[in-house]
Parts: sequence; C-alpha cells; structure tokens
Amino acid sequence: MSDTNRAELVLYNTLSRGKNAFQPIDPNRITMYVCGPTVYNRVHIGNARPVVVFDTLYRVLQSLYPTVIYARNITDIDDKIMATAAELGEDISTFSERYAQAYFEDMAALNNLEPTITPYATKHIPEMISMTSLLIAKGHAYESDGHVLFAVQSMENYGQLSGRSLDDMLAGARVEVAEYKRYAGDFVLWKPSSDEEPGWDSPWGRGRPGWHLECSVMAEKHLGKTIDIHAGGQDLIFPHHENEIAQSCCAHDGKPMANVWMHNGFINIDGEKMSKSLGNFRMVKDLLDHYPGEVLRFVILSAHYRSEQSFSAELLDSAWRSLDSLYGYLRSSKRALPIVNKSGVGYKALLDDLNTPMAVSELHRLAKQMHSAVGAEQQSLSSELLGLAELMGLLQRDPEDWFTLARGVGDISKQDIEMLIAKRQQAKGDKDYSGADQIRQSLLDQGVVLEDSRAGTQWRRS
RNA sequence: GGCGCGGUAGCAAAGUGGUAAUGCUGUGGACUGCAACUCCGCCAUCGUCGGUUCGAUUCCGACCCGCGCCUCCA
Repeated sequence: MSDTNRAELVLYNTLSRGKNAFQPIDPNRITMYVCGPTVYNRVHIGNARPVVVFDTLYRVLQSLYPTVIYARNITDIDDKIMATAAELGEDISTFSERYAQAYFEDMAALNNLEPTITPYATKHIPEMISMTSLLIAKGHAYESDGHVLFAVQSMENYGQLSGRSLDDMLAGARVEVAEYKRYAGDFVLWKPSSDEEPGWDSPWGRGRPGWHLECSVMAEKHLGKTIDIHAGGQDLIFPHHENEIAQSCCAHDGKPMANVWMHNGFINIDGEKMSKSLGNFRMVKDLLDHYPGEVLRFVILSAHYRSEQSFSAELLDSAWRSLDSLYGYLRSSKRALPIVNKSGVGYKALLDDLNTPMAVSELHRLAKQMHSAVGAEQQSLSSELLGLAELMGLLQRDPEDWFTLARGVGDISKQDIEMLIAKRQQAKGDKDYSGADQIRQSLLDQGVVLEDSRAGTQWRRS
C-alpha cells in the first residue's frame, strides 16, 4: 500500500494529458533525453528555458535515484547550418562546432549542469543509415527520387502525441506537397546531397539525414529503446517528437520510445511568442552582458514550466532584486552545508511536476525565517535553504562575491570603495555628517550602496 | 478549418469547493545623525454572464479577449 507521506515524483505527461506518478523503468538507471539545439546561431532565452527546466528535473531525479543518465544532443547537420555556413564561406563542421561551444558557454552561465552525454548527429550517421534501412525493411519507409521517406500511414496510431488525425493535419496544411511523397504527411528520413553539399554515402546514394532521425537513433544508442523521459519545447510536439515516435516505435516493433513526454511553454515578449522567425528574441549572450546568469535562471524558474512566460527588462530587474534579497539574508548569517529536506514544502513542490514558483516562494520563506532564528535552528534553516536552492541551481555563489564583485570594466575598485568608506567613517567620527554624506552620495553615484550597522559599514553594488 | 492553452493585485506568479501563497514596486510606521539594510503593517474578491452547491476564483455551460501548434522554431 502506498504511504501517503512518502515523497513521490509526479510529472505531467503530454502523451496522457495529465499528471502521473513517475514509474521508472529501472530505478537504478533513470534515462532522460532532452532535445538540444541545431547549432547555427547563438541561442536565445527561449532556447534556454527547456535547458534550465530540465536541468532542474535532472537535479531532482538525482535526489531520488542513484543514477540518472541525461542526454542532450547537438544537431550539427541541417539545412539551416549548411546555408549559414555557406553564406560565411566557412567549413560546416568548424562553423557548427563554434556554435556548439557558444551554446555550452551560455548554458553553463545559467548554472546548468553538464548532461551525462552530449551526442552529435554527425557522429551517428551509420546508425541513422541502419535505422532507415530497418524502417524500409519493415515496410514503414520507401525510397523515392533519391529520398527516403517515412510512410506515416503505415503506422497504426500516428499522431498520438499531438492528438491529431492525419486528416486533420492535412486539412490545414500550408505546405506544398513534394512530388516524391506518396502521401502528403510523409516525412524525410534521408535526402540526397549535391556535390557541394555535405553528405555521406548510403544505400540510397550520397546524402544526409532528415531532421528527426538523429534523436531516435541517439536516444536508442545511449539510453535504450524505451527511455523514461523525453523532453523539449512545446513546439517540438509536432512534428519533431511525433516523428521521432514514429521512427523509433516502428523500428522497434511497437515499443514506446519514451514513457513520459514533457514539454515546456514559450517565453513571450509583449504577449507574443519569442522566436527566431518573429525576430523578437533576446540572445542569452547579450543578456549576460547586463545580468548575471543566475538572474536569467531565476526568471525562468519563477514561472511554472508549462505556462507561457512573460519576459522583459522589468522582470529581469525584479528578479535581480529578489536574488539580492535572498543573498542579503545569506550574507548576514553563517553558511551551513546544503541539505535537502525531503519533507519540506519546497522539495514537495518540486516533486509536484516541478512547481518551481512555489519552491521559489519557499526560498524566501526559509531565508526570512533563517534570518530571525539563532544558533542551531538558524544553521538548520540555512542548510534547508541552500539544499533547496541547489536543486534549482540557485544561490550557489558566495554572498559576499554576489554583492561586491565588479560588474563592468569601469566599476570602482574594491580598494577605492573601502578607502572611501574609511574616510567616511572618520568624518562620521568627527560629526562631519555632510562630509560623510558626500562620500556616500559619491559612492552611490558609482553604483555602491552603503549599509551601516553596529558592526561597521557593509557595501554592495547595485 | 482542425487541435490545444490561458485570462488572478502596478509588474510578475502560485494555489484552493469555504472569501487568494510569494517576489518586485508603491505606501504608513519602527530602527538610523540622515540613509541603506532589517523589522511591523497596508494595497486583489480571481475576464463576463448563467448553472450546480449551504458555499465557486476553484466544478459545468455560454460568451468575450489573448496566445500557441497544424511539417523553420525551445
């Protein structure tokens, strides 16, 4: 019988359209695959949302199970990559590797842990060719005019994830049907490459893989035929994940590709989806020039991952102030070792389909309580606070650094600040308050706020 | 046209069949030489209209508004 007090992970599954208790295939080896980027550009903050969200899930899973294998791919062969590299006259692999590295940097700046495995599409061409052959052999794919296409009608329940029938999909289709397709909904597994285009030899001639194939192949190779969790952005539900399911499921005689499918909502700018095509995106890199990565992460975790999320400079500033408040409490108390309180409100909130907004509110509650507590109680609250924060990848920095590290090249130095504080102290001692205030104002003008207390004067950059 | 999501205070954002967490902002006060920090307090009846119910923001229905997907897209 189930113990109602026992912490249980509950996740929303796009496939079942509801929250279900998470049932691992093998509790000793949890497998999770998150769709990574196609590397042809710097990523925007919307691309960062799934990474932050599922990084948090990864941490939560690690708190529950001994081993979690987390794979996040790099798609480094794609028409957009080819086009952009060609424009720049750059070698495609040099080009894509550059953006893969940029992606790693951006994601690391947001405190994301590295996945266990980062598979590259171009390192799995032979496996993609064999899955394609297998699908042809099983009657789920056909060759046509140098292309290999997946025949969606050959699959019993194609469209299950996105909840639509083939008829519905084609009714509103806004794409012209390529001549080589037997059926409008069929999608490409393999396509021919011209001599100038990158390509690999295959039974169907020199060519390259279609978009969805790499994920099916890499998930199988590194995680298994059926994995625990497969995740990504909402826009991947159709066609990307639907087609991954079709490929994997048909290649594996009906075995499900993943038990749980999770999808995060979009980030909106002025009520509209942020996207590359709308041109209203905010690059992570550019934001990092103005805000600490932790602020970006905090904003993302302030909303529930399945909701749409607003994004603005005002929100970033507000998030920064919230973090200041949290770090402020941390700064004024002795730091304890992080310990996850598994019966705490925050942890339970995370187990409930990653209710990070509630966990964040618990962070504030714990910090406040810690601040007014003393001795052992304070230490225990500090542990719980830091433990919960660690699960979300937050509050990991030294509070002193958070407030005092220079933020830009022109910032006044720590030495100068402390020298001026000493001078002001002297003025105060001499009851020269206008002199003291002058110094304080001058520091404030340089972005430094002073906080007097009995113990002395503390400062922070604002 | 098909499928789906959402409308909660100035800005964000949770949540619940019994009159609504949390953060930022604003505001009153304490503390302070003055500030800052901190502390105490204040600021919403949950899109509209009906229905179910002893009672609905929470369930059901209609409507209005906004948004997303339908093979570029996290």
